[in-house]
Amino acid sequence: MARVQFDREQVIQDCTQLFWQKGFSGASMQNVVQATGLKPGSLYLAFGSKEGLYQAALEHYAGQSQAALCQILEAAPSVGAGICQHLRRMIEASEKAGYCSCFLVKSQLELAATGGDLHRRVCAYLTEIEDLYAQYLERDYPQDQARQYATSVMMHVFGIRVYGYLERDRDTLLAAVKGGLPWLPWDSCDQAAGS
Amino acid sequence: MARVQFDREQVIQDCTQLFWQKGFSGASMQNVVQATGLKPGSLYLAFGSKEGLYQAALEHYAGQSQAALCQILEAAPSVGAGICQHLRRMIEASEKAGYCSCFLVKSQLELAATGGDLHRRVCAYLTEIEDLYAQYLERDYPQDQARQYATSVMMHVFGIRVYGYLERDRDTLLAAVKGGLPWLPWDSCDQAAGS
DNA sequence: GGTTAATTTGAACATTCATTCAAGCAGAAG
DNA sequence: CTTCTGCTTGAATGAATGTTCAAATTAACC
Repeated sequence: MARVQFDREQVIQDCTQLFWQKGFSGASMQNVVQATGLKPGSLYLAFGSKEGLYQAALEHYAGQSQAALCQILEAAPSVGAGICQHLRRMIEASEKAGYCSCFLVKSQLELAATGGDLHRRVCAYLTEIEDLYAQYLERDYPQDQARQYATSVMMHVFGIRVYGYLERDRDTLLAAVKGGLPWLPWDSCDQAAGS
Repeated sequence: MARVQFDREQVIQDCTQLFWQKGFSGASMQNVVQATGLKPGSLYLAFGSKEGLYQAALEHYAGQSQAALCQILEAAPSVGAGICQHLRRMIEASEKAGYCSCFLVKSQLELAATGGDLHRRVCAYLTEIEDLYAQYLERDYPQDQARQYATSVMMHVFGIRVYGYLERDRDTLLAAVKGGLPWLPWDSCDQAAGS
């Protein structure tokens, strides 16, 4: 073997942050080299190409997102309350400096025109998340209703992810989401998560 | 004077389409040269830089969008019915091949991280559109309610603009929007616009 | 018709891009 | 200790990037 292999997980994490912020075209391999501390050769041996690197970042982000969603929905007193809490946190996140929307959403919009493999993966990840919502909602609603609600939730998630850049105060955003998803138990969320 | 000045409007239109599809980083000046048929020198004399060109494209698109919105809202039997019709068309547009979301939304996500002048303009244009919705809604609702509704509409517009890429059938999308904006007169829209 | 001024031209610019590869190096195997 | 193996190194690659500018072109004016 050679010296010491670099920490693959750490490199992917660094790349995720970089691509998330700057996008695929906006981030150069030089940026990647700086962000990871690795030399080009190592990166290309390990990931093959810039696209391979981006792919790894996407996978990392999607896995993390799904895990976080499952965790919050499992821990909540009910699926509905968990969704409320999740949306609430999303809105709060959009107020922080350096807000970066959602990596999957940004990738979706940037890569759709290419019609390449990356875009197909992004669609798949987003669909998985929608399916996750639907599955959880099926605990409390009939299947049709659950799917319908899942679509509604996704639509609002996308809305928050874009609207978040406009720097409105959180109450405006929250009111809009509450109005759009009136079937969610917002009161229970107010109690559980505070305000 | 010189030969014949190129058709500025046409050039901006071509650029809009190009940038809309490929994004700021994704579109090269070489692409612009090909799309417009002009030589680099002419472009730089007329627009100063790639950023200047993008700016012109943004202005063109924003103006067009606002005009189209006003037109549809003025022509509709009521503001609410007009919004229904507009959202309906947006959903239908997302089904067409080569769907490109919304130029302002895409710009918002791509340019936010730069924090530059372009991003500030995009925010301004989006805010103008939201204000437009609010002003029209004030015809039928008290001011607070109107602003609230305008935010909700924007949120759904953003949702459609992202969700549109997932290639769901139009009924799924429409049902989600109807569920999220239940105060809109969807029935009148069904009659007016057909289905 | 000759002069002027505005506009287009397109090759050339330095820089940055994604990517490659021969050389260097550290641990494992004998 | 020597050999082998495979990861790391980082300068170098050619192509593509955004931008410039001197020369060419053309319409308007006297």
